[in-house]
Amino acid sequence: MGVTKTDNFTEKQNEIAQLFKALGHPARIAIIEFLMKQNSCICGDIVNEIQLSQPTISQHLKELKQANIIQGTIEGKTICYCINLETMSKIIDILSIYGTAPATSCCN
Amino acid sequence: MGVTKTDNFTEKQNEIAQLFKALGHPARIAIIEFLMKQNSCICGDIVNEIQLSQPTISQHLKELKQANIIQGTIEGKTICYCINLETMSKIIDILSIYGTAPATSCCN
DNA sequence: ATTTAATATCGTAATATTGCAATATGAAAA
DNA sequence: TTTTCATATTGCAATATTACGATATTAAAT
Repeated sequence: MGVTKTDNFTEKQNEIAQLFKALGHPARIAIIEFLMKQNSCICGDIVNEIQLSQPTISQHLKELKQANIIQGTIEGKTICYCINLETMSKIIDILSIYGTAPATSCCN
Repeated sequence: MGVTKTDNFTEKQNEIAQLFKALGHPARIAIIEFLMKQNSCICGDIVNEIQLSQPTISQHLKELKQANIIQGTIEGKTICYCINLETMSKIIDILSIYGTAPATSCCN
């Protein structure tokens, strides 16, 4: 029903899914890649870089912020967005566990 | 509009986003965790394990299969699903790059 | 105090996702 | 070959997401 039955799952499962969901849009991947490219994160120019309207970018930034994947620092008129490396390594840790082969498997 | 403007992004960005999107649902995380737990992947029992209907589980399995995150082997009447470790390490590789700190950053 | 510039929020339309009942399919068992 | 069991597909209702124009907010600059 478009409704996710979060009650059926553990808090951790929901949390992990939320993180991946936040990464599950090309615009947000593009934003992260852009933030990576800038060695100092001159922000806002994201709108110029990515071919989407300002409100749309703002919405995507909000989602990344809510997932704690990026963080924003107000610098006068502009806002400086950066990747939150702590969250990133958290995701990597989770995936590393999933990427570990079980002893035996029927698909080998 | 619920429509993703895939044309604005590179093929790679779209591909990466698709992978994360597939992981972005707690039921699919639960499925992966279940497949991990079984050292031999006795499948189908996923329906018994997770409190969702058989068609719903089947749908989630399909999405994981399409993203190449799991693979299924037909074994007579049943189907054996396993995690595709190749895809998993591919995702980890991608994330590792994103998780690398830039030289300087405004949020330090 | 006004203006300007950067970003956020609101409202809304279009499309996507989630979930399930009903039904189909396909293979082994009887 | 009929039944049975495991899984897939279809159709549909409810909700979520994506996108953007219009508008609000906020802080520096004038």
